[in-house]
Amino acid sequence: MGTKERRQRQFAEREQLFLDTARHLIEEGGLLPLQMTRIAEAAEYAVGTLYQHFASKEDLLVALTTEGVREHGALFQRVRDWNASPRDRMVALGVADMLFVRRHPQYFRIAQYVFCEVVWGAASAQRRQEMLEANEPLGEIVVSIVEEAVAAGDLEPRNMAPMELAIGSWALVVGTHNLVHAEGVLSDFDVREPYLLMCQHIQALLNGYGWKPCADALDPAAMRALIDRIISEVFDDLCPNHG
Amino acid sequence: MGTKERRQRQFAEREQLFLDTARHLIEEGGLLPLQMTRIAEAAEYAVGTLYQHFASKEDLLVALTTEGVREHGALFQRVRDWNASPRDRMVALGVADMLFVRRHPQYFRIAQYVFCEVVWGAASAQRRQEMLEANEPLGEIVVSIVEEAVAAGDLEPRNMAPMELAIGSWALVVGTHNLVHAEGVLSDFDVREPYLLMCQHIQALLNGYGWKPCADALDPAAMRALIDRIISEVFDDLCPNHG
DNA sequence: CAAAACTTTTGAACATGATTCATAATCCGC
DNA sequence: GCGGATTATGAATCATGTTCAAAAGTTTTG
Repeated sequence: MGTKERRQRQFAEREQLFLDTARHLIEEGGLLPLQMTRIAEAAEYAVGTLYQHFASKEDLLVALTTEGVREHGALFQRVRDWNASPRDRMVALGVADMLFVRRHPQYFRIAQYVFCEVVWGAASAQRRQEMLEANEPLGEIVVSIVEEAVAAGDLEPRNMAPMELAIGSWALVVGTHNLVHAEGVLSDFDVREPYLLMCQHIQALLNGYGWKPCADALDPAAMRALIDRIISEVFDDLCPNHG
Repeated sequence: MGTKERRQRQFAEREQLFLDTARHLIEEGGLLPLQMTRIAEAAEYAVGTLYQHFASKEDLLVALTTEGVREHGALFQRVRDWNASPRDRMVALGVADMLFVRRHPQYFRIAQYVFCEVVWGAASAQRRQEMLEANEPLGEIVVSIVEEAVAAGDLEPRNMAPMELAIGSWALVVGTHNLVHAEGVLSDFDVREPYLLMCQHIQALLNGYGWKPCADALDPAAMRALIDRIISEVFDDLCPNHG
């Protein structure tokens, strides 16, 4: 009796179709004019069918973001498995973010919206749970790199838990995404390459913890060279156009 | 003929009343159930009157956030005028944020929402402009402290513009607010005092730039001592209960 | 194979809440 | 106090998210 399984598979496929359709519509016209009716239409189903998958519009947006988190997590896993110093891998996490944004320019906008109480609170408990679970591995990877640095003697944690150290770079990255996407705020100051800058700040932060080997955080050329190395060794397939 | 001026003044007063009322309602019940009708009711005016002040609900939210930015800016000005080393003043900016959040626990939630494309794009151009203008002094204060550090020889900027250096701590602060408010994300990891941690990360970042005098970023006791000093010297009146 | 029982899909109807605008009230100069 | 200008009002309108009774489709049964 494979009927049930086929049904389930088709149901999952349709859910994917809805998510892909929604993502398309957002890429076309942004989040502002996104309507449930439009998503259903574009996917060639009735609204009612859409609502068999998602308890609400917010629910759909959370699901969409969760997919993004998983893809983001896949990049983080490459970094975890990369054969390099913990320190270089910390920077590589920043590079992963940079590339992820390049591939999905809308992602952090949607994520920012989704994590607002107004949206988050209107999603179903299950979707929220799934999001939190999808997020966990990311945190764990950062912590594991910090722990390796401690084990290797590169970093003396003193009173700080690994997670507490990890939160520094995490906040730096999240904050940079926010500033980049807050239209008009950074542009007033003419910051040309915010993500290069972000990587330099990560280096500075690691230096500040006394994380060895110390790097020159204020040297953009060195930073660029490291980023290029990371891209070619870890993310080569994702960057067809890097020289 | 002071009639016109009186009218304008009364209009401005009523606008303030609406904003205060909205803030109250949000403090009571959060952003989710906020309705224009309720704001008007609570302020004892008709909805139509409310709409003479704000082009849309989003417009009102932007205005509300702009007020917060101004108050936030007032704290930053105290820090700018504080007679202490540039380095301590950088940390004091973090403390200002910490206190601001304590006074307005809802503020950053609303701000996060307001800066989302969905809300930002639905506000009037004028309100957006006002917000950006209110934001400018904050950036300028950070930059001015960086510049003073450079002038005093505490910091060697090399290739970096002051703003580029300032953006590091700014991103760190913004990111911390985000993580703190993203329900469930940090709580998984049991971070007890995120803003103490934030100040430590700011110290680490400044160390990493080679910003003198170097501080011990990993010593929470030293951090607490500095925070206490900052509070008593700069924000004493805002903290009735600090020991 | 046809009918019954069950499942899924549909989209018009509904509900909510933001926004408008015709009307009523108020104000101002004379 | 009067007439015209300005402002306030809130019921009506509109836009969208959401529901649910009916239709269509599928599986089981005799």
